[in-house]
Parts: sequence; C-alpha cells; structure tokens
Amino acid sequence: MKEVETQDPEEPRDFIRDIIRADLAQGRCDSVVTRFPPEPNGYLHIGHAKSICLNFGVAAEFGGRCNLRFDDTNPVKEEHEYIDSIQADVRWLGFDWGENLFFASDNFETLYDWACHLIRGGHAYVDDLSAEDIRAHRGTLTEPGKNSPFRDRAPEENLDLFARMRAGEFADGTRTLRVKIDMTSGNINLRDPVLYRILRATHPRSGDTWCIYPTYDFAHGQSDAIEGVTHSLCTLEFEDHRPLYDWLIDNLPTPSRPRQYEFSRLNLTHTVLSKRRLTLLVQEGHVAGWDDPRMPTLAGLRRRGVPPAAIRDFIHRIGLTKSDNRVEVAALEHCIREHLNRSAERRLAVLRPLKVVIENYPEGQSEELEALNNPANPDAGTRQVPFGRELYIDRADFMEEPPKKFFRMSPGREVRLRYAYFVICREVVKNDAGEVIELRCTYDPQTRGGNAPDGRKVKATIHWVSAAHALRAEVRITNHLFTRPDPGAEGDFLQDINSEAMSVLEDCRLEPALGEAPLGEAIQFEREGYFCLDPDTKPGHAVFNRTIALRDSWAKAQAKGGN
RNA sequence: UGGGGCGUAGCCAAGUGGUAAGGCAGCGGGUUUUGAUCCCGCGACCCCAGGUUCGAGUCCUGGCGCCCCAGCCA
Repeated sequence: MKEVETQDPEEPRDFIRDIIRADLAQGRCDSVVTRFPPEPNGYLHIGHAKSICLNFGVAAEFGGRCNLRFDDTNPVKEEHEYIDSIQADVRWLGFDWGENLFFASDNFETLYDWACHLIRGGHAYVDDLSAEDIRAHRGTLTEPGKNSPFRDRAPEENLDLFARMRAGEFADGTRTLRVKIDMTSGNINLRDPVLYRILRATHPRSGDTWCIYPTYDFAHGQSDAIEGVTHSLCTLEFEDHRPLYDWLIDNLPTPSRPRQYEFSRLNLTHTVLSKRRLTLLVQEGHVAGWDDPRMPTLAGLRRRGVPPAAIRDFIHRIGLTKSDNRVEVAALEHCIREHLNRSAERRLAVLRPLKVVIENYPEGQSEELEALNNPANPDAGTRQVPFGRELYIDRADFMEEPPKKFFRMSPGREVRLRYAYFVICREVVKNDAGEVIELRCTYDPQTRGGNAPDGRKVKATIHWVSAAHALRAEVRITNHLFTRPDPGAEGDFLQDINSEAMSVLEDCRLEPALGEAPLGEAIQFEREGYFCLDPDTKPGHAVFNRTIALRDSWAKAQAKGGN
C-alpha cells in the first residue's frame, strides 16, 4: 500500500489537549495514559475512529501510552469474533497498543473485593427487589426515588448474601448489589445504581467462572484506575455518570485517580453510526455483513478500498468539541479522493462497453502504447497498453444526437482516445430494436500518443480498452446506504435505506494490467473513480468495488439542467 | 416543572474583552491528453433581549432552542 502521509504538521488543538497540557504543566500528572475501551459486541465503525485517533493520538503526542481495553462485562452480548475484529481494525487504522492489551474481565476478582469493601463500609447493599420494582422505586425525571426496603441491611448480611450471589445460590435477576448514594438525587445515576447483577451466561474469556457480573459503572472507572489511566476520554452521554465515576474512585482503594472527560460523538449524514442499528442491518440481512462496502464500519471502509490515512485525516479535520454534530459525508469523501488522487495508480476500464471498430486500422494488427501510471506522481512510472482495431468505449461517452455541451464522441466529431489516437465516428450500427450496438470509426495515424502534428485540438479525451486484450470483470457500484442525510428522522430508519446503494455492472472490460491488481488497494479507473479488487474475486471472475467516484461536474450539470 | 450538556456561514470548526481563522459544500473563472486534479475569486447582523465596558462572539442577567439521563446495556 503506497500511502501518502498528509498528517498536518501542526499538532491538533482542542479542549481535551488543552486540559492535558494544563495537567502536565501544573503537575496534576507526570505522564499521560489513555485507553480505547470498546465493548466486544459489534464491529468498529468510523465513529469509533474518532475515539481511537483521539486516545492513541493524544498518547503519542504527549509521550504516553494508550491501552486497548475490552469492556467485556456483559457476556450475553459479547463474542470472541468481535474481540478479534476490533484488534484487526484498530491495527488497520494505524495504531499499536504494544503490550497494553487489557480486559475488564481480568479485573473481576479485584472488582469483587472492592464491592465487599463498599459493603463493609456500609456503602453497598444486596437488594432483593426485582427489576420492575427497582424501576418503580427509582422515581422519574421530576420525582425523587424511594429507598429500597432492603437498603439498610447490615454489612454482615450483605456480605453473606453477596457471597451467595457469587456462589450461584440465586436465580438470574433475583438480586443485585447496589451502591448506597442518594435516591433523591436529581442525577438518576446516583439513585443507588446497580453494581452487580446475576447473569448465567458463558463469558468469551472467563467462561462460566462467574454468574455475577459488574455493570459498566462498576467496571469502567475501576479498570481505568487499575491500568493507571490518567485521562479517561469518553462521549457526552457519559457526562451524567461522571459524579458516580468520581464517587466510586473516592470510596475505593484504587491505585490511581483517573479523570473522565467527555467529547461529542461523530454523526455522519447518509448513514447510521449506532451499534444497535448497524447490528440490525447485519442481522436482518439488509447488508451482506459487517464488512459490506456500504457499511460505515472500518471493515466495510477497508473492503471498499478507503485508505486508513484518509480516515485519520478526516477525523483530524472535523475537530473535537462538545457540540452535537452531523458531519456531511462529503467531507469524508473529499479526504478519500484527496489521498487516492495522490496514491492510486491509474488504469483504463470500460464499465458499460460499446464496441468501436477502427475501419482504417489494419485487421489483425495491434500495438502497445505508453501510459502514465499516475500523472500526479511521476515516480509511479509508465506501462504499456495494447491497442487494436476493435475497442470498447463507455456507452456514456457516445451520443448520436449530442446536446450543445456534450463534447464526447458523436457522429462526425473528432475526439481523443486517451494515450492513443484521435478518432472520428463515421457510422452508427443499431440492432433491430434501434439500440446502438457498434460504432464504426476512423483514426488518424499521425496522432499516435494523443497529439496532432498540425496542432489541432479536440474537446474531449475518452478512455477505451482493446477488445482483443480486454479482461472481463464485475464491478460493484456503491452509493450512500441511506437516501436521507438523517436516516430515521421521520419514522423507521430502515425505510430510508437506499435501494440503489449497490448496483452491479456484470460485463466490464479492463486493460490487461488490471489482471495484477492487488486485493483491497484502490486504483483509479480513469474518468470513472477509484476501485479495488474485492475478496469475492474467484479465478476467472474478477470483482471490483467502487471506492468512490471521481467528482463529475458534467453529471452535476446534467442533473441540474434535467430538473 | 429534576439533573447534565450544547448553541459562531448549508455542514464541521478556530476564537479565552481589541474589532470574526481554516476545511467541506456551493457559485464564478483559469490551466488541463481524466468534464478529474491543480490554481484564482466569492460568503457571518457570532440563538435572542437587556446590561457592564472606550470596546463584547468572548463578561453579567434574563429568555429561547436543541441534545442526553428514568437498562440488572455500554
């Protein structure tokens, strides 16, 4: 992968980094430790990229470290497949956690001890209330909650009960361990939140060792403290949890004192970035899988051919704040094009073939023409492209009765075949249905390479492929997964799925050099866009995905005029 | 009507009392063997209303709007 590094030389500036700089300057910490804490219950998406780039980026900038920690506290939703995919995706994005791989589940024993510590201090109690009763006692947003009748059990009884919860004496859901804070707090997270629940489910890592599992609130901050995390960066919805986060750290014998800071999560137009919705798309078969090229997952973007550097650049450009936002996908697409324009090699490929016969080109003859691999990068060198009497051009590059501003091929008009010759369409061949099936053209041998000795100009250069040498391929055209910029804003988001998000062109013709296209690396098909070989490719059946189209002001003008 | 946040251009986003950066999108124009790229140009009564100040996007007061929280999810 020939990636172009475009990291802005200037360091990112944002409120989080300002806080860290101040903490360092004022001695509140002497090094920086962050962590990226995914729950292994789904694949990573571009929203996670924001957190990954932040956590790993900050650690690198300040000479600290960033841990990869799995918050694996809910075995009913978590799977090993996700533990593996998440690691692969973080690496692909370009980050390395070295030896610092952790699991919240590795702390289960410590967490159990700390729960007992709270019980002994009279700060936690085993509650026999059912889930419904707990909800009923919790109150509402405007009314305070009521204390559980079990709230004042003696520490000894609580200790005994908690041990028996662990020992499996009670059925799932029949008891919880709760921390005793304040049932009247305006912050609902402080109304005696649950620390432990009974859950008989096989954990991906600890198996059946436990039948009680700590909740997020009792595992996350504690794991941070155990790992020595200094800055625990998370998204805005956890802001309300910070008082609880701090309360627990204050009341537990933790080895360190992490601080939580919140930033706003990324939202993108024309897609969804909630794990719930993405999981639904996969499970209900609306897409082919987590790595479907239409998906905003890192796996999907990778399969589409999006370079990781483009994603990093995108994240860098959108900034980091606490404001709710929905970034236009166009911003991402711009980053992808910008990186690919410099890094991707160019090839000729005809997506919707229309046969062209050069009548004055000798039958049975062929020749090789030199073509630039990347006009944006001379170091990419050149290649030979075969030319012959019979060619294919794209149907969109010919119009029998062209409108005023159409400059491509039409009867009697001279155009350039890229890197080859000037040609003029002399005759249009149609089938019985009146459809154009072939063009009879003549070429000017004097224009070999694409320039006329007499200096005459043409208004268009089109791409082509020699029929005799062409490779066949299937090309998948990917578009936005949703028609609306804000899927689900009015009704069910599934109703907003773009039925044309994936269309397949079965009979494309490629220049021979494309036979050596590497898997997953985007290549520019000139005048069309960037494409990459898909893993669905089989011997004799190449499949390409379109990473992204080139900008097309002609199509845009057409669309505008057509309205 | 409880608690926590957020409001600067169509979309992101700088700005930390001294007279509104930058990017994306859009619109013009130039170059061009990709209608691409590249280059040039064009956009703000800073949510509103008062107040403090020589001076307010920045400070104060009062409104308004939007987001999050009532999982034994994270």
